Amino acid sequence: MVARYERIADELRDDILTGVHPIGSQLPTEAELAGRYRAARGTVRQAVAVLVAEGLVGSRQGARRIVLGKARSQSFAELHSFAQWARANGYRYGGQVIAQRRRAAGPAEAARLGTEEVLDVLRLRTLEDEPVLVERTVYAGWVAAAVEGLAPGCESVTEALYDSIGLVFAYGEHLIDAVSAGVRDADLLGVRRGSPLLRQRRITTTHEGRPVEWSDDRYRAGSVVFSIRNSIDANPLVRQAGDLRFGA
Amino acid sequence: MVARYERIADELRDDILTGVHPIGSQLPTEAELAGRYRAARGTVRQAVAVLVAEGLVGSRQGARRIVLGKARSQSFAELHSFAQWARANGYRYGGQVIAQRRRAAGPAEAARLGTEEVLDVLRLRTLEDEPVLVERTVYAGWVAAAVEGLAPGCESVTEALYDSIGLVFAYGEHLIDAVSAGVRDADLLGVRRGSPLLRQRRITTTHEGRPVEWSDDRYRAGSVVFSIRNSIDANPLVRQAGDLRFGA
DNA sequence: TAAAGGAACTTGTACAAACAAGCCAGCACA
DNA sequence: TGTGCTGGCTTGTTTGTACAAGTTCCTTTA
Repeated sequence: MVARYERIADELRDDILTGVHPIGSQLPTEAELAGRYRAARGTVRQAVAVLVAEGLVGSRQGARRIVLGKARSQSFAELHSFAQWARANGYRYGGQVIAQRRRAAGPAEAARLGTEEVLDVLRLRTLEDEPVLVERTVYAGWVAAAVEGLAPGCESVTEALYDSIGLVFAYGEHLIDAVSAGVRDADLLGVRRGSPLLRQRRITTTHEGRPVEWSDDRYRAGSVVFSIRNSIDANPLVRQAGDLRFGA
Repeated sequence: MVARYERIADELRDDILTGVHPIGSQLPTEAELAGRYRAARGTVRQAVAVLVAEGLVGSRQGARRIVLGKARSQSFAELHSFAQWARANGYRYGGQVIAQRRRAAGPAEAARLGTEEVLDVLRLRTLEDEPVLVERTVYAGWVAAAVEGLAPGCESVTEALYDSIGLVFAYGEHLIDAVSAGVRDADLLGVRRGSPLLRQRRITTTHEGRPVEWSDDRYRAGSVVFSIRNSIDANPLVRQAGDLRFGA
């Protein structure tokens, strides 16, 4: 059963995508939408709030709402799982475990993941048969056994872990910056040493806030772009100074 | 006048930050919060929704809400304006216009910014007296005059434009990837040619959805990191394949 | 002609009530 | 012991109402 406001949001999103409400135009008023969909104003507000959160629609008190952009929005699963993302977008993709071993967690890792033992996995991912991504993932001890049970050529770790132990990735925090390719990275990705890589470090947790994995993913420059929409009212993106305080 | 739900959200955020509600603990139920603050349940829900959107609190139907992380959240202005960000975080910062000229807009720019004439500005930004950022900004024709009126060493363009013509930046879309430094970039930032840079391309609009500027900002590797929190329910971050379709 | 004022409209905030849906612990039963 | 179910608890959805606050545009006035 899908909620009423979600169906209304879907219809509105579709109307924006198909040009019924072109970019720059005004959205119908809440009263008009409420009449059209036979719903209470509060329900319509919820639907529109979804689009505002997605950055598709701009809103401010007293003024009519305005269409800012067209639909995008990937699911969390699609962002989290390389395989699910690639499949949803119609790319040819693959993956291979290069190395894998258990070891004791360092103090920082123990604090971050909340376990004494961890599992290191180094994976290489391909898109359209080109190597594009080196994944260095550290799994918390309590999922290590399940990860080790996967086939080395397993395409979607996320889906496999859900099937085997019902694990659901629910929350993530991501740090994005640029680094130069080391010897190993360069060799795996087929680029020159020192060439630029887009790095995404992320930590993922379950619904209960229990950390599952910590990963350092490095994309070959030009292969992947991250995209975010934000506004005065909602700003998910944060800028931080790098590790080194210059001159300090 | 600050809204009731915002004050409640602020208090809850503060309680999380100060450890009254430690990470991993359960938040009080809506009914309890409603009683404590003498507010309706709906108002409390609005307050909690703010924290959920910020990624501080996890929420799912039937289960108690859980504290996921501590407060961060910069304002949109702080993300948009290098100067406001640096100042708020206590850094020494500076900026200098390197080059500036008017020219006719290309077809892509005309579509993106909605003007025939544009103003190119190349700026170099410093943090703690080190050059960290090369900004290549293209302003729409209707703000060109105001931008040209600014001092070459103007620290905050955002604030200056608000003071002079009341311009408010309200919405943005950001594309983040990694590129290698060209000759000019390398020279300005004091790094070797080909070394990695973190690139943030963004387009910013007013409340009315009118595009103001298009910018290509390149950070020296290691100087700045972008950070995003997301979840199954709210996912502002999107991954896109790069410009080149491999082998196509 | 231009500024000031105000009326109509639109979105934002707050409250109340009722039901739906999902979670979880504890109980009963095998 | 452990499995399955149930009932209470908590969050999610929807409706309705009232007022607050901001915008927009038209009218009035200097």
